[in-house]
Amino acid sequence: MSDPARALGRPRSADARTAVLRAVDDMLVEQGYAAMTMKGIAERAKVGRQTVYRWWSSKAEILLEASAADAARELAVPPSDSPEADIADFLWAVARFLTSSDAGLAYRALLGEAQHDSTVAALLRGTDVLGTSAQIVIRSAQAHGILDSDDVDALIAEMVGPLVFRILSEGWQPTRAVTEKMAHRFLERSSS
Amino acid sequence: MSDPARALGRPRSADARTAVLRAVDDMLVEQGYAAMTMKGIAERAKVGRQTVYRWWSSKAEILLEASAADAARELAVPPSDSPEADIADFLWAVARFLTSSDAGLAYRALLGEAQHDSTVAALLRGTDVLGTSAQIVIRSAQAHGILDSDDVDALIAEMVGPLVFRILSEGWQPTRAVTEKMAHRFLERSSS
Amino acid sequence: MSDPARALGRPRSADARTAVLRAVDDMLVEQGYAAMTMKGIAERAKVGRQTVYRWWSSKAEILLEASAADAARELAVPPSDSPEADIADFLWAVARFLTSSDAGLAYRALLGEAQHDSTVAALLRGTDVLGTSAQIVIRSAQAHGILDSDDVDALIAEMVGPLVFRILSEGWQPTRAVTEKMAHRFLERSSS
Amino acid sequence: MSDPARALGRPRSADARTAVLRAVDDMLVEQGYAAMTMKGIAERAKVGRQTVYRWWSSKAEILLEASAADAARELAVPPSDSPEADIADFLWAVARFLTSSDAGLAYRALLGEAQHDSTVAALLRGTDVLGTSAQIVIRSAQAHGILDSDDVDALIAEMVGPLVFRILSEGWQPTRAVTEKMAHRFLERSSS
DNA sequence: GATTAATCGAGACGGTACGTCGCGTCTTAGT
DNA sequence: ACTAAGACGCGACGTACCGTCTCGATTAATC
Repeated sequence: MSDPARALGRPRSADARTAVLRAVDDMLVEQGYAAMTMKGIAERAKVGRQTVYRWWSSKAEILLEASAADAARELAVPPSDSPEADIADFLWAVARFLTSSDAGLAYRALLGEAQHDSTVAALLRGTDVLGTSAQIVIRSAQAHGILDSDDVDALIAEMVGPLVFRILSEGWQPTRAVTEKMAHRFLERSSS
Repeated sequence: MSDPARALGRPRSADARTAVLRAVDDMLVEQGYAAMTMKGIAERAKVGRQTVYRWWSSKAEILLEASAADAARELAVPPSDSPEADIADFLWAVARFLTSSDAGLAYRALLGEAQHDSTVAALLRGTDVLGTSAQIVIRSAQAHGILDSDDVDALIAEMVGPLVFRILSEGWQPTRAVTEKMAHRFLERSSS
Repeated sequence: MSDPARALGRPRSADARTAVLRAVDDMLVEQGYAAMTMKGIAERAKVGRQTVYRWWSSKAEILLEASAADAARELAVPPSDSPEADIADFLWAVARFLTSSDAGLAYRALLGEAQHDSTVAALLRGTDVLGTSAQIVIRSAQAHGILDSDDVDALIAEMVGPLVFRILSEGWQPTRAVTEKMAHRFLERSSS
Repeated sequence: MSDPARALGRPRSADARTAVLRAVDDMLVEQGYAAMTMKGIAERAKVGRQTVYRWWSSKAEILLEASAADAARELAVPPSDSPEADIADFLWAVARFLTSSDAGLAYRALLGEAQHDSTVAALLRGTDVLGTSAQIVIRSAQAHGILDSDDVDALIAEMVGPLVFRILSEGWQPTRAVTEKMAHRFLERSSS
């Protein structure tokens, strides 16, 4: 008796999938987002071009799949009993993510593409790795009863918006001290 | 006696320049940033391809020149004697700019491109239209002595960061009421 | 007790074979030789791709198997007691075969391919359907003692060469009257 | 005052044209007709792919242009005062052309393609190099008043048909003696 | 007025990526 | 062992755009 959901034909090759994801990861760092091409990815991964197109419809999609897990890991901060410390840690994680990490490089490229490509925008909203991580931090702070609002999205924006804005628009490289100050100012205003 | 700075040969055609800028303006709205090509711009403007390359080195450069003036105009808010009203007006102007205006569409496309293209990043930093407009608002509020900090860049980020962040990452469409609330919360925290 | 010559495993499916031959026959008429593909044949015949490759090594081979029997039938003329009538009948059969019949379409495609593909050339020489039919006609005429030569291949060429040449190189559509005249002229020269 | 027929823009490059024709010539001999690709031709000629497509729509078209002049030269026999010798010379030229010459290789490939591709058939009929050369020979014989028919096409077919048929369908390699005999038999029948 | 020089539109040039298609092979489960 | 299904690596297809080049024509300033 067989699995009824089992598709006919040769099953998808796990090797090909990982080779593509690894290739995209490497190429993003080595040559940047704009220079990456579907053709180049296929050749680098030693995979047929059709195979890439079969499973992903754009380089944005591949890049998201290749970096989402790394991004989530880099943005996960272990909770302590001090909400301010947690927030400062998180902001610092975001700063390093966006300015120094490969996964963050991918995130910025995708967020950029999303500004003029609604396909990528939808894709990114479906896997909002920064928002998801921020939610955890905000909810933890709420659990401590120190926030004066229950609009989570608005609180997230007030927490990370100033930081992210400066990085995206100025190419800012914040220091740990600055992110701590940002955490402090955020709580100063938002504490009940 | 002639102008020593006057170049020999046929002078640059003002017609060609405006035709290109107009074409870029129109095409951005009609087909979007990604679908715009140097070839397409030249054909739309009924201009030789070389003429475009002679005066601009990329579509980002043309787009910036085509939209910077509009952007500055749309983000200029007439100062009143109420700093909070000015800030609310400015945030509302930013919201409409980013979500509804053609010039804002161009700005978002350029800001997006800047995330993975350092040439565009440099270009954009040289004509930071949003930052410049925000500075005026912040300095005006400082003149009223109601801000507790003199780090203008940080204040700008705290003022517009949350708004811009939500628009860029969620595709948010804020209402006037929300931007007023944002202005209020910004001043609440930052007032001395 | 089993047949010792019987191979192990599932035997070749006669259904699959006929489905492929029928598909090739149909597709040749519907879409032409060049547009026929191994992939298309398999799909049309609702047969696995591997199954096609297992039994035939090229579309030329399938086409030959699919059309050889038809070709032989179409080119077989019932002998009468008049050699000239037999030859005229044969030339007329050849003309209809090459210009109007599906099997003739296949023959022309294969003969064409043979000009730049030695594999097809060898294949075609192994099943020279036109030559074989012509031989019968020539030998019959020889039996009547009316030919001045015993070089069968040369006689075949003199009989059908002019007709075939005009069809292949001009796309000629001969009439019955013309083939009769050709038969007459052939015998005029070659009679002893 | 300028040539009114002069096209705008950069004129066609003669270098590119000859490079393509030379490449096709070489590749036909080195790798054969089937293995030749538009991509390969462009690369071999060190020419852009678009340039090839701009001036020719298929490899058949290029091949015809590349070989037509050679073919005409190889099939032109200097007329003597003996029609039989002229015809024998011509048949021998055809035999060498079809079995040994590069241009003949091209002709056979094109004639083959024409059997299943009406585009090529039309192309070939527009530049019927073999027919044109044969016409000259036949007309010369007619001028000597030794032919019993004035249907030039039919006479051409009777003259070259048997020879061409055997070469195309058997891969025959005739000797000079055989072509002389063919010339003799042709005149024996067709002389008035 | 003739010359000079840089511009103009037009379009061909050598490249290269696009997304699709067919090749012939392979790897499944099922017969 | 064979079947249908379908993924695999490969590579050509014809198109689009890249940025450069080469034309004739145009437009001022200089001679």
